[in-house]
Amino acid sequence: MRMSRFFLRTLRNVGEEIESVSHQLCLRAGLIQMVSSGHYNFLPLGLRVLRKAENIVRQEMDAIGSQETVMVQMMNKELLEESGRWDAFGPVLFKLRNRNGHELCLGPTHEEPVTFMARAFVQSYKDLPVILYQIANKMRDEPRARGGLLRAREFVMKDAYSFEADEQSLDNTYNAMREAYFKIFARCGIKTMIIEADTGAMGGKSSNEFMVVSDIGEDNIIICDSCNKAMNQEMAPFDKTFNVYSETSEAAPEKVHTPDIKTIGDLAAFLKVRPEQCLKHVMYNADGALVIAIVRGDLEVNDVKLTNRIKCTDLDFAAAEDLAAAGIAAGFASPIGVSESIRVILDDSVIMGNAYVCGANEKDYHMKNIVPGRDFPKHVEIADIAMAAAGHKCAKCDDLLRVEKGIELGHIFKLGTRYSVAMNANFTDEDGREKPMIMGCYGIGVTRLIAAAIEQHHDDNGIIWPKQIAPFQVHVIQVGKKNPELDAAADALYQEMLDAGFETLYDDRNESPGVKFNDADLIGIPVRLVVSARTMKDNVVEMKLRGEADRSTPPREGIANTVRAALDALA
RNA sequence: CGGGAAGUGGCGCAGUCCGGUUAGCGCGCGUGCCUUGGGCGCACGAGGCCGCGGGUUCAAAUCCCGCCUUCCCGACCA
Repeated sequence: MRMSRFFLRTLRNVGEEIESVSHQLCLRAGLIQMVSSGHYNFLPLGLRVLRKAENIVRQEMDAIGSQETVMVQMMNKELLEESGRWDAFGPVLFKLRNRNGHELCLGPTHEEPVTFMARAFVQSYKDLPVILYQIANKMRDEPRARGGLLRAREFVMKDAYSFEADEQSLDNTYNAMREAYFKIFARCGIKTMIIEADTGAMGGKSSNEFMVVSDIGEDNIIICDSCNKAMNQEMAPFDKTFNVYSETSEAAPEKVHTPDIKTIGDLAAFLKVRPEQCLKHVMYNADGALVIAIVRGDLEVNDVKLTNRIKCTDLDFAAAEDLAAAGIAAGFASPIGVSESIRVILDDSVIMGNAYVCGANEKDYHMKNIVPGRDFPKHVEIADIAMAAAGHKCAKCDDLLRVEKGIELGHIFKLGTRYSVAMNANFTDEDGREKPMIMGCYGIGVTRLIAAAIEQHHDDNGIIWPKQIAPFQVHVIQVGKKNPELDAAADALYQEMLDAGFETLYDDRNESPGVKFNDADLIGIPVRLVVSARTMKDNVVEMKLRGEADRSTPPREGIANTVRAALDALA
């Protein structure tokens, strides 16, 4: 591609408010253009990268026997109602109506359409297992788009779905997928780590996420180095036997005046006790019902664990009016005396201890000597609803946990029969009985992967593309005042690169060397070749690898082989 | 959803407090000359419903009200 004809304009600067490096470089290098918040046009240069990544994904999916499809982008309400997700997705769904007033949504993920396909065409165990996938746009009305391609409302995802006759078959597919994912990320030049994850809104059993460790990541990864194990903070268990305040007390509850003391920190300081001697109450609105979550004062409530425990779809903090109506004093809350109709979830850390400070359900008063087993109402439920954090103890060994931020690039689930049961996707087994298909689902954020690759591979001057997803392999630059002789030499080199099968970008513009070199660094193509009066005189070509500082001047003769060897040597 | 900040040629910004020349600057763009190993120089030029709507005023980019859009922070407070 001749740059003089290429639909590309690099930018010298972008707005100061654009913080993440990948976002800046995507814009400056002319990969993408924002149309509105969370929605991006892919420019020709960016599309080349996207296609590279997609093809790597496609090859590895095909290699394990997955079959590519393209599914509907617009899903009718009835389809999502079969699984219950029309409502469960909530505000994330982009909803619209057709001319008949029929309700539709833009696909945020495709379990329903793929199950629709499978139930129509899979009849017998002989048809199983089958893996279907697509590489397509996903539309989600994210509460807050950010970071350019890192979190967009419209993004490219590879989503694969497997249908199995039994658990063993699911395990086989799951393992094959996991291996395929390792290959995909490695081929894209991205270092990832696999962690254990929550299954979230998708439902299902076990799942793993593939994370890129990065400061701009939005997920917290809890890591135990001794166990060599990593988990998403959303579901990470931990050993709560530290900080237990186990001093027993036979004393009766005692009301204490705590004027305007609402936070655990203030309360502990005021009463000269430790935070872990206090109980932290967080009141939630779970699908319209008031729920009280209680954890030890030194811990935090984990929303995801709580959501899973109470099996709600929509969890939010309770409104002040709801608290007042239930007779709960905000800041001085207690489950004592509340209606049995209000669920109270007590973190299991609490019952390890004994006497606590708790709210009195009366403004400016707390209670001392509260022993949950003795004083709390009988309907409290005990569960793990606390958030693991750095410095907490590992659930399996004595080591302390640490935390890294991560970008989620891939997620694989063992779904089980959640969708097949809901949607009647059955098959006839060897024994002649009808059974629901067992499912797995496997996603990769392809556009996010591009952003993550840039986060991992750049310097002050621009992107340093891993060769497998680079938009071009070779960048030929003509340096020096244009003249017929130089033009001919540069054209010839360009043509030779094309003939040798290299995807080649050719800077034939009438620009100063500085402009060309800076654009080359910004765009980040692995091999740069310069043709100038100098190189012509010596009958050489100047070659520089984007990821290395040194240049070389191999002979002009046989340059295609030299370039091939250089590319082959790159990781 | 809450809290901040911002919308001015294609891009990045100043001007707005304190209303009053022809709305500036850098980059980019066009033409010509010049230059050609790290975002070159000179000259001339084109390009603006100052986010949208309403109001105040002799007069609004500037003041007031409403709306829209975008960015950042918080989503953990009981």
